[in-house]
Amino acid sequence: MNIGQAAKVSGVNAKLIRYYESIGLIPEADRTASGYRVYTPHEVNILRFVRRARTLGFSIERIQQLVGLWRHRDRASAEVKRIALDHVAELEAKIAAMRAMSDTLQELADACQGDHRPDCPILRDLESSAPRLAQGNGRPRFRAAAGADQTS
Amino acid sequence: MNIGQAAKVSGVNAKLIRYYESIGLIPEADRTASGYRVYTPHEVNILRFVRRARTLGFSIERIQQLVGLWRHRDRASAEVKRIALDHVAELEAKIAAMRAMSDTLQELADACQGDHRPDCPILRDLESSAPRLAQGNGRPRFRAAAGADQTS
DNA sequence: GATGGGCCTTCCAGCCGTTGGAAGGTCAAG
DNA sequence: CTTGACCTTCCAACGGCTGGAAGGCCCATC
Repeated sequence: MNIGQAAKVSGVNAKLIRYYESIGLIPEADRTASGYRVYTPHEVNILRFVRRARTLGFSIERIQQLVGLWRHRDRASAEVKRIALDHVAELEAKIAAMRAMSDTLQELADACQGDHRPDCPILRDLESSAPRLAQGNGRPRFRAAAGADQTS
Repeated sequence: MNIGQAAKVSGVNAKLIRYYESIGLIPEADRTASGYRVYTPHEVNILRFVRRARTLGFSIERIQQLVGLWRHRDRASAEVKRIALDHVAELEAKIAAMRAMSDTLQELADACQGDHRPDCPILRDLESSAPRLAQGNGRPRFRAAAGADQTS
């Protein structure tokens, strides 16, 4: 099975497979005499594992840990659970930050006429140099992304 | 006012100010004879505007549009509102995707004993090549982010 | 006037997880 | 033998920064 086939059945792009190999997320594939990568069903399973984990938003680093635990039959499920819950916590933090952004913006948009006239609460909020309600440094209602990362 | 001062009062890192200038988000600052950038209160206001917009999660590209509208006194608030609501829609899409991830993982973690034993529903889910039912209640689980983007 | 420290300048590289493209080798069918 | 679909490697870009190196400027103090 060459990389194109493996990509098709695993759902992981051939380019991405090569990338995953290059960063050491998956082991180096065997090669044919002419240098083509060769994949076994077992390796395809690893690819599927990685894909599913990415779908759940795990970082590459955490997936590496998960793959490691997966391979060892005598792992403790507590370790897996901890990684999962760490990830859940990160997701929740990002969700909360984005929720705050979205709500603030929705409020501002609700207050905006959205017509041909220039007056706009959204721009007024953005240009405000001093902290006002729902914003900035002083005594915030919901602080959009207080101390948190951007959406990335 | 040099870049360090402008950074302090605007809340935008000096490095970031230079970066914003380099990508054309803010106009090129005037220079002293010796090449130092010089900032006026007006330019500081632009920086604050940008900072607030980033806090609300707007992309640089959209901030460029917003700054443009902000500068033109005869803009239509409808345009600003549209940009804001487009952004809200993106935020909501990302939130929904992450909500699905988080819920799925939380369910799996709930079903995981988290002890010294190796058995782990989380790993079972990850290794499953085909979508399966949620552990425990036999109802279909939320496929995390089906068809949706990653969190990026 | 020399020295020191803190500011400023530019440029280059890296983070994350991909994705795209160029330039070339390989393989199987017609 | 040619075509075209695959494969290979390497390099660059996306967004939005952040860090560091190497060097210039400015001001205060000795």
